[in-house]
Amino acid sequence: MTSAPSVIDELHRRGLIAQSTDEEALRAHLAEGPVTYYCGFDPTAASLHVGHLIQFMVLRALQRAGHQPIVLVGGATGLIGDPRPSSERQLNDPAQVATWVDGIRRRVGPFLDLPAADQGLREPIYVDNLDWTSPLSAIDFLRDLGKHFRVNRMLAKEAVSARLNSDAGISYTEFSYQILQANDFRELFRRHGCTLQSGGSDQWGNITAGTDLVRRTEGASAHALATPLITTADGKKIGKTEGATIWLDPEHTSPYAFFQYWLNIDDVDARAWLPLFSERPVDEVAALIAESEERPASRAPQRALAEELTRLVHGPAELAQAEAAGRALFGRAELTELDPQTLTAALTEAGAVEIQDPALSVAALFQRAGLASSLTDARRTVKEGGAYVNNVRVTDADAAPAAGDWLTGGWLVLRKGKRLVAGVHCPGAGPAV
RNA sequence: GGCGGGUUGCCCGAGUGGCCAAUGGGAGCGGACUGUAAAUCCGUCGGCUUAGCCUACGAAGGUUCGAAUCCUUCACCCGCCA
Repeated sequence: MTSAPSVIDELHRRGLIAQSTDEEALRAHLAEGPVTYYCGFDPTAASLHVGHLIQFMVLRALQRAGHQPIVLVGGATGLIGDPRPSSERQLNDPAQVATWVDGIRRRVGPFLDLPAADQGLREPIYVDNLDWTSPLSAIDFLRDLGKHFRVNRMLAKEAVSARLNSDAGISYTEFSYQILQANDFRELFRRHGCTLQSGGSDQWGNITAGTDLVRRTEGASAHALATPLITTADGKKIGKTEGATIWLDPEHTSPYAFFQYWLNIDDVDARAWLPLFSERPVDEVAALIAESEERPASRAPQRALAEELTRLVHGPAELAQAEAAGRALFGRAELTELDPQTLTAALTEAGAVEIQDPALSVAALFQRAGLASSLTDARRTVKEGGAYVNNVRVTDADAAPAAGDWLTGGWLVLRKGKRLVAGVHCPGAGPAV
């Protein structure tokens, strides 16, 4: 069967498919008409992070092709914990997990609701697996679900076997996780006719447990798509650099920090990731990569990623703010020449603290502004020559900034190293606006 | 339930009575070089009112002039046996 370019082709082209179940069958299935598909997210923290973004790229691509997305938040599975290869997870408090479920649910909106509204696509269906997992009794679980699972096969799952061979071992709780996820797929098949699940390739065992369960108990064929695990050139997980996770929620990672993260990724990663995350046409993506190879300093892919993803996650207004802040703080212009509004906006975006006492030492200011974890840390930075006030290197950590250092409106620009900038605002200090 | 092994700083991992805020590696951070990259080299890497002091080696007690190191109890993890 020959047909118009399939969404599968697009996903392949962008490198979003690491593995799938019978691809020909899946192509045919997608060509027949709208397919209901789902991807699940477990609430293991208050916010999703950059590592989750790739799942939304897949969800969006399928949505654009006219299919029906379901977003599952794992209110139940989040209470159990998907086994990691390394060690047992700590159980989270149910009330805590419930608030995380809400938070995540709210954040997902912009990725899928907006295009649905703007482009007449199918709006996502939101579900929480707590709804059907909570009522399951132990008897139901063991008779209706457990009977369909072979322990031999469950043991073969990568994370499980890694744990069996480790000192950490694995609890029965985590061992059972895959059964719950398989049940989610079957439940969504029953409730919504869902026949496709996407997820990270680390989820492959869990996903196929679901396709197997649907086939076995419903006599229907279900499909699976897995995205590749994205790592940096030196093998780390995406979004985990800079000593902190880059979250999608602006409460946890400001749009400015989010923008800066993408702007600062290294050339190799930027070129590799651009196709995955950019929804630009193929030739534009290729051109940006070519430009980066000719003139690495242009950081064309980094800029494109920063722009597109900040817009996607935080919206156009926040993108404009983040860009302007970066220009103001890293531009060549003298800080004193910046107009007060730009300066205020930039520092607010970069992260600013309010203080009352203009006589605080530089070390104290660095700590208050979050650029140092302690006074000792701040003093260390000064000693190492990495602390700057208004772009001038500081030599005495225990002295307060000179009265003349305060910029218009009572602002001070603190910088640690080359990239980390924060503002200090002390009303009354410095020339009035 | 019994026996044995284990729990050290962000991670891995040395250390079996004083020279231990604790070897080494990794990560992180700063500097130089650059492009707000990478690689490399150098430095740093518990806290404080910083020539000193305080807190730390799973938890709580104890022995000792002195404990991460010895003893007791507890918690957790791993293995074997029941």
